[in-house]
Parts: sequence; structure tokens; C-alpha cells
Amino acid sequence: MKVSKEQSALNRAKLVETAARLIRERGIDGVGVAEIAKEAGLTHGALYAHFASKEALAAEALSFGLERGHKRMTVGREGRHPGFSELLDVYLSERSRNDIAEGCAMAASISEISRQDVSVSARFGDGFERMSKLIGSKLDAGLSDTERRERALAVTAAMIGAISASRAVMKARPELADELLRVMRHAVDAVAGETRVDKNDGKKAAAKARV
Amino acid sequence: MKVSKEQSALNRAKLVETAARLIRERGIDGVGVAEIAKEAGLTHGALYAHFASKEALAAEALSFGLERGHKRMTVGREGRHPGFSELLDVYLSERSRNDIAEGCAMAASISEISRQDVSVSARFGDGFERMSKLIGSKLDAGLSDTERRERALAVTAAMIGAISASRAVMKARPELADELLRVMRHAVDAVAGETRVDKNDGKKAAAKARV
DNA sequence: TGTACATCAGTGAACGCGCGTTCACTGATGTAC
DNA sequence: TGTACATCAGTGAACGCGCGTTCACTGATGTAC
Repeated sequence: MKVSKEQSALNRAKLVETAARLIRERGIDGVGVAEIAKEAGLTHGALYAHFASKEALAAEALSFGLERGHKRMTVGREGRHPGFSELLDVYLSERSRNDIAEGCAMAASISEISRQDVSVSARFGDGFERMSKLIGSKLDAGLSDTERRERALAVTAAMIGAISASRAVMKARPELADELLRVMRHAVDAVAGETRVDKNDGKKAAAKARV
Repeated sequence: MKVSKEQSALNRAKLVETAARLIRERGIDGVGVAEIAKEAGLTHGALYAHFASKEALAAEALSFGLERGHKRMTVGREGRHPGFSELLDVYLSERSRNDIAEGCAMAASISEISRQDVSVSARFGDGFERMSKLIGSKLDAGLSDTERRERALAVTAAMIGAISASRAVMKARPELADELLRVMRHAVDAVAGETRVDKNDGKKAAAKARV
């Protein structure tokens, strides 16, 4: 039966949100449209009133996850804009590593993205660049634009790599998984140079030279 | 019909090799047992004479890929043991990024590993630790054991992250994909400290302090 | 060395199952008058 | 405001298809005598 425009919009949003969660937990190929629709409180047929295909839904789900992750990193825990140190604490936390359904969408799907089509790759690229710019904005104020961008890109890739690797070894070697988060936290400080904010958090980064 | 022991061993090896290639290209869920068997020159039924399940084959395929990757990094291009710089050049090359079927097995499957069972996670963990030890052995000779291990773990995760991210954005933004490889190359030099070998390759790492 | 036969890697049909997608239908919504 | 009806979000049966796995069978291998 037909449903009000507001209800329809809510249903669509629920589908995207549910897909984002289930795809992160089990992979794009690991979850079916019927289950996504069911968990969103609909039947699978309704899904095709909103999306042309499963792939189209997956692409929207990725964007939703990227948006959510970005908000979480810009807003921080207590509603203020977090400094670099706080951002690292949140991103490289055990909590963020353990909660795949709510954690970083890029880390959750990174090795599957290259097998999807170009629109998914584009969404991922935008999310990556966005996170990188956020990180760049918190690096040492004395850096040149080029240097800032380069370090930010490397730090972003490294952080995603650390969360991904930590998750991959988690089942078999939880102590190595935790160690990975810690050592990446230290290494990022070294590459970042002194941070623009949070200078008094007791962690002085020493690496500043080189191009 | 029965087949000689040598032929049977060859067939089994072909199955593992083929599975390793196809799974890296298309993901564990993206390739079926029938196709793996067919490309290996057998029927799907024969696969179950060698492996208890598709999952068991996938686990062996991962180990095969890890072993191959390790050999490639220890032997180097001209058969000599490569220095740190050459190792980075090979691992973070566009060629290695483009050839998913033959490139780093960890990067090819990293976000799928956490969804497999513990035996797969264990194999990944061993491969990661092994690559990390190899990298650690090429870092600045003056580092303490602890510091060497920590930097090596972080560098390993960062390199895997760079290849993974580069592959993810490749379809939509190839110039960003190439840039990621370059900036990670620079950042790794910074975290690594001076390398044990290849001191005269013109790339002096400056970051040595901290912790 | 020659013969008889047990072994077992490989074949291919068959299994139940869940997949993504389609479509005729339903009935509340929301608009035209 | 009240009535008639076009719209279209959602339902659920049905589609063809490929999946992982099983199993009765085949026939070359390799061993026992």
C-alpha cells in the first residue's frame, strides 16, 4: 500500500543506514537485499522502489558511512572540535577497532572497493581526501601547503592501514591487534610534526625536517 | 580416474595457486569453487578430494600468497637481498599496486580477513609479523629492540594501508592513487630513521628522536 | 617380470538453498474538482 | 468541506541462476604375490 511522503523518506533512510551497517559487518557480498530490507522493516521488493540495484544501494551506504565518520571526527566526544591528539585517540581506539558496524567505513571495506565500479571508487576517494584535509588542518602550522598535504595523505592511509590490520589479526592475536594501534599512534605523532593545537598533551613530535 | 601421486600433488598445488590469484582479484565471496577448479584444469568435485571446504582452500591460498610475497621481498629483483630503499621501491610501486593478482596478499584481502574464522586471522597475523620483522631488520642499527619492533609494525601497517587505499581510489582518481604511493614512501623514510643499508641512496631520513 | 586387485584422485549429475531482480497486485495518500 | 480517482510505496509470489557440497561411479596407479 502507498505510504506518506515522510514515511517513504524515513524508510529510504532506514534502508541506507541498515545497509551501511550490515555491509560493514559482513561485506558487500556477505549480505543479501532480503536481509537488509527485513532489518529495515520492509520486504525486498520495496527496496527497488528506492534503488535501481543492490550496487546503487551499496554506493549510497558507503557515502552514508563516510559522512557519519567525518561528523564523528569533526565534532569529537564532547561536542567541541577535537584537536589532533583527541582525533587520534578516537580513531585509533580499541573501541573504534572493535565496533566495525559503527567504526571507519573506509577501513571496513577498503579491499572490496577496488572490485566495485568507478562510482564507488569515487565516493571512497572523496571520503579519503576529506579525512586527509581534516588531518592536514591539525598539523604543524609552520608546514608548507605541499608538505602539509603530503603528510596528511600518508597519515590518513597509515591510520586506515592500522585499523584494518588490527581488525584482521584481532581474532587470532588480540595483543598484537592492540599493539598495532599503539605503535601507529606514536608513529603518526612522529610524521605529523608538532600539532597546531593540543601542544601541551605531553607528546612532542620530533620529526620535522625533510621534504 | 586415479592419477599418479606426483600428478595429484601438482593438481593440488595448481588449485591453491589458482585460488590465491582469483580470490585476490575478486574476493573470497566473489569467486566460486567451480571456477577455481576449472581454471586449475579440474572439475569442482576433485577439489573436495584435496580440501574439506572452500574455506579450507581459501586459508591455504592466503598462506601461499603470503609466502610468495615474502620471498619476493627477501630475494629482490636481481636475486640479491634488497636494502630498505629497494624494498620500499618494489612494495610501493605502481606495478605492485596495479597487479592485484600477484601483489601483496595482505592488502588484497585485508578487510575481508576479519570476517573469516580464526585460522585465517592467524595466518594473516603470521604473515604480518614476518613482513614486519623483515622491515625491522633493515631499520637504523642504533635502535633498541623495542623501538625497532614498534617502528617496523607501524611501517608495515602504513605500507599495507597505502597500497590498499591506492587501489581503492585507482578507478576514479588515478593521480591520487599514484600520489599516495609517493607520499607514503617519503613518510616511511621519516619514521624509519637511517637505514642499515643503502645509506648512500640520497634519501636521508631525519626523524630519529622520540620515545 | 607378470598378474590380480585394492586404492583413491577425478568425474559429473544431483542436492537444497539463497541470491538479485521482476511484476501483478494492493490500498492508503494526496490531488482535482 | 466532500467526493472521485490517479498515484505509487510497499507486498509477496515467482523467475532463472549459480552457489557449496555430496556421492555413485570410473579407471589409471601402484602394490602384493
